Amino acid sequence: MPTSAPRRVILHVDMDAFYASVELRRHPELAGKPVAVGGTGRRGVIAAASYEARRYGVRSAMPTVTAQRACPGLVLLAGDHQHYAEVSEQVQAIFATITPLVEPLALDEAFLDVTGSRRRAGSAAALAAELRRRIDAELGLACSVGVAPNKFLAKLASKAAKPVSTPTGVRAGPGVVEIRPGEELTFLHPLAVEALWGVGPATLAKLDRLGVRTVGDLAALDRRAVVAALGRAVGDHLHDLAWGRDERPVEPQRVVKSIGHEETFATDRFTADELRVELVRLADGVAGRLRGAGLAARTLTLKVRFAGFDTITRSVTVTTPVDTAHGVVRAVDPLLAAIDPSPGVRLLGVSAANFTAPHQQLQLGLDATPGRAAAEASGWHDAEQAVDRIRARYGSTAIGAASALEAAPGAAGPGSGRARRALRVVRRGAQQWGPDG
DNA sequence: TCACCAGTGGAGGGTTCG
DNA sequence: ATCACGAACCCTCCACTG
Repeated sequence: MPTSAPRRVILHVDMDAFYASVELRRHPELAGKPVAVGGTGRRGVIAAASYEARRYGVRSAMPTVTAQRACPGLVLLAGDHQHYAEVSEQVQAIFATITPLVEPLALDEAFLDVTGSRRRAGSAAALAAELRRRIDAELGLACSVGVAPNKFLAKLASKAAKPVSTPTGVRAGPGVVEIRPGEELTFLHPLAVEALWGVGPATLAKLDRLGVRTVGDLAALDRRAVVAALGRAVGDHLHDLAWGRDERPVEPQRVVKSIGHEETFATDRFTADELRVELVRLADGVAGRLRGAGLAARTLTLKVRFAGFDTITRSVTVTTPVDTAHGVVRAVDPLLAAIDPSPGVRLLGVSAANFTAPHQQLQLGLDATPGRAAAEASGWHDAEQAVDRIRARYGSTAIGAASALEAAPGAAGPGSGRARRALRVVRRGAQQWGPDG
């Protein structure tokens, strides 16, 4: 017998100016000053701005130089991701006392499915208010909470709950906003269509051509017209959202699908040799994270942004999954070699995807000489794992074996003299501290 | 033999979000 | 003049398979 699912109650909790608030908490002398966290270099951008800084128009993703021009007294901090992650875990711990159904979206926000966990506090809005009170009392941080029957409406509600910063001052928000069943469309349809989660500049331009300005305009369109303009997946999805429909569940354990590093250089690079040095460094970082996660990747992607801001990606899929810097570099090196860096390269990135389960690693010897390829890969894996242990013990700068090994083109399998010497060094390290280091 | 079709996986580009 | 970084997802084209 079919039973209808209970009406869900979803919270979206969004910390207010999270990084900036955490900095203000540990630097009380900055209270009342405009504070921003972000890249301090010439090409940096703002990651978070205090409400005081927002009065001057400082916003996240704004180039740092622009922010400093808009707000001459801006206190700019480099940021301490490690610390923010720790504070984030403390926030998550409070969430966990309410429900196990927590889906973090970022360090500073999460969805909570509280459908089955409202008994203590009574109403969902009361639960949300209690949550805010606890985060303030226990951690000294402010947040805004949206309550709604689904994720996307809860996110809109938390936005409506936020403080508002204007040139004349900061006005406190309601803190908690609830969209009750039956009120969805009253709340939704007057909003500008770009309020919808998934409408960015490109989609907005397409909708504008259809004469769509508000969410209500979009809802009034025939679904087929929306799909024709935006494509199947996006069109259907946005038309559903415009009617307040969003059945996506709160997913506590989302699986990682890609791991990558990219970097914008302080000054552009113009030669393949310069880029290769950066490539090895980025690959080393990616491979270290792969091993840390117990993953190996089959698809490797190289990303290049030229001085003119054109961006290209080139990818390869290899038969033997890789989790070493050597393996990553070997895969993407030909892609890099095919690119002409002479116009100037401002950004280089490497990412890994198409993961295989850990137990499948190193068994897929499908190359021409399977045994040898697997053995080689295994050698690099052991060597770099030993590097991981050295770094875990002495810090990430303690050893740069991967870069040193890979610096020359065409180098240096585990069989080469140079690699053998390096391997001896790291293997000694591994034996000394045992396999669990 | 040809045309068509559905499904899959890879490659490359693009969009959006925080 | 200036425009990060990391990740997810989408679209289109293409080759291959049956």
